[in-house]
Amino acid sequence: MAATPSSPGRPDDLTLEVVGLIGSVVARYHEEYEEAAAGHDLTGAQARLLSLLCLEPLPMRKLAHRLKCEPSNVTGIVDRLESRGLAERRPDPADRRVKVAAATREGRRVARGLRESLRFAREPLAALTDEERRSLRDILRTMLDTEGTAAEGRE
Amino acid sequence: MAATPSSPGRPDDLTLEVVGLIGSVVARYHEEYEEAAAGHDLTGAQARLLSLLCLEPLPMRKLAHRLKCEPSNVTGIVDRLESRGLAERRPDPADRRVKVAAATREGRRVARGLRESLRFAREPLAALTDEERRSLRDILRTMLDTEGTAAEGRE
DNA sequence: TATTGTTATACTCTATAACTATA
DNA sequence: TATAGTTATAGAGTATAACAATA
Repeated sequence: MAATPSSPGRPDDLTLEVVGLIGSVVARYHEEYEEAAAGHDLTGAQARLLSLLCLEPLPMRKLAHRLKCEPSNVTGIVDRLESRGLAERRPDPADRRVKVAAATREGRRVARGLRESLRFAREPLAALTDEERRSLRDILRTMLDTEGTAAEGRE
Repeated sequence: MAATPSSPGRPDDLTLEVVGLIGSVVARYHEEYEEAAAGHDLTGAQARLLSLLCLEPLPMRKLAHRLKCEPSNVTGIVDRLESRGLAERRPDPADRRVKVAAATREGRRVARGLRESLRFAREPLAALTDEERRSLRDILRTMLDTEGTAAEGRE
């Protein structure tokens, strides 16, 4: 535990500075992600969905849950990816109500290109020593260990 | 300098893990920001713009530059804030073409509430020791010191 | 009846291009 | 003529509600 850490009410200067820095990192990360997506003629939402499908095919419903949006939105995003031949809908033999979205070969190719053009969050790490990277890893793990993870339980 | 750090081509496992953790932090940060904004009946864009205005009044043009979007978009966002009495447009005595957007008293009140409800990026830091926070600060500074900052020069 | 995916609708954000009023 | 802000337009993401097919 910290000596005199940021109490919930009145964060100290160091904490405030770190909060600001995290905000900057988040902003940079997002800019670069959108930029990389645009470089492959994808919107951010399309890029995120396609990246998910490259890990595993998913029913529309689960896709919505993963993207934390309404199922009705997924219809349009998959439509646009499908019209470009990057994704496809497959029937689920077990339940004929379900449609499973999957990345096509071309979709996986585009997603790979996208992944490789995401240099931020990786390139700046090259400026760190191995020890710093390990330190950062441990700190980030601690940060992410705060509540909030509970909601992720249901899948 | 690192001993055998992530070369541009083939990042090591540690780097990949840290990249993933950063992605998670970014996702959490964004979710909580949007959620906090929605809690005050603001969209993310409105919340970001209003927060900027609370630091200082800004001409529409500069606002667009800060938000990294086209000036035509700012018109609508400020319109919506203005219709709720959270922001206002003031003439610039020096240049009658310019309209300076500013937060109203109510706007600053809402922004303060928003800021205080943004517990993430601050609350998880409470789990860190002072030394860890200093360490994190230095690492984040190093990360943000990577190129890319050049584009920020023009203001 | 409940669930899956879709459609219809409405709002916001986004970029582009054309317009206006200044400079 | 160049610039600041706006309008008009179109595409995309988002949530809500209603719907068809299936369970």
